[in-house]
Amino acid sequence: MDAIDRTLIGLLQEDAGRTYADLAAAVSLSTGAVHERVRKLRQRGVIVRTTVDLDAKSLGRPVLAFILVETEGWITKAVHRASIEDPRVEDLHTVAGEANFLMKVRVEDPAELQRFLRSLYDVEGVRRTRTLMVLDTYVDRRPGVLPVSGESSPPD
Amino acid sequence: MDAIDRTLIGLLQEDAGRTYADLAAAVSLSTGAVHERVRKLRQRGVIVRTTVDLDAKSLGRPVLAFILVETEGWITKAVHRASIEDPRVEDLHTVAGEANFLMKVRVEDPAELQRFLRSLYDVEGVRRTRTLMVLDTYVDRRPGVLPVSGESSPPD
DNA sequence: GGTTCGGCTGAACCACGTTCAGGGAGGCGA
DNA sequence: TCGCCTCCCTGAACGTGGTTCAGCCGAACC
Repeated sequence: MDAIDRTLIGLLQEDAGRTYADLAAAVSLSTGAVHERVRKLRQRGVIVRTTVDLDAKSLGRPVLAFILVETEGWITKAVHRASIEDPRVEDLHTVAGEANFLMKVRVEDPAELQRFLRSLYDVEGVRRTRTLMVLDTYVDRRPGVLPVSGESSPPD
Repeated sequence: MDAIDRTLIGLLQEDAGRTYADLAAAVSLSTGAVHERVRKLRQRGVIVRTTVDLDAKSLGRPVLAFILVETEGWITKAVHRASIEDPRVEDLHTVAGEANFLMKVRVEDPAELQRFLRSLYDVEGVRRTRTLMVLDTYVDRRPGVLPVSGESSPPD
């Protein structure tokens, strides 16, 4: 994981459709070398997969909310089972702090959020929920590379 | 956006490296037709970009936390400016509920989280923060397609 | 029945991914 | 110092797959 790998990762995260020739030019290597580097990044699990980002509004789910769930007892599996198959649930974590679980859900409208919350209370052990409705989103991205301070330019 | 488009979107989100031939076979169309459909999904903004998912641990940021920020006054721009350039901040929203902002940050270790929180208080107007440390993550994904109930099979 | 429009097929072309033999630099032990 | 080994690179060759397009079909509308 040197500076070149980080540059490649950054470029691919911006646009995974870039050609190896483009990447190669950007880091001043041959296509073969870049191909090998990217292959290894995948193999090592640094690059998990290549995917497409979808627009939640276009998919008909413009309402975003975070739900803090407080439970009685350790009911991880039940909550997990209730969420894993549901694409409306984008995040589900156990947390230390003011709640047991934190989830991020995206739904069609407030009425659907209500139905969702109702269904949460059907899970045995769920005692209380607190919901934070998102008003506006300024940043919503995924793990990215840190900017490199001392980037090296190729010698002429 | 018919059932075929949704199937294509789902397949591409799973693996954007799929060939058009694969996609075509999956929905029983020609490669040309699939190519055109995907092109339109991009053009309409349903597919925002194609990218790579990175592994936060491999990138050296295994600690995940959500921070509720309470402020005095409407300081959206200041918080925004402080976060937009920082890849450690993965989510930043204004919310209605128990706080003004909700952010999701990924850092190297607890000490770095402390430094991050400290820097938050340097933003004029920030009065209080509450942090939820993530213990374990069960779901962490992006907006996805809802499963289609009445999927149509091609006639023989 | 005629016209238009959107979407599909199938094939052709060529860009790009993928592989590999060869070479050079750096580290290590004798 | 020399030889060896390893790692990573280059550059080119090959074939897969992306991309385009003319032609066709069915639905909708007049």
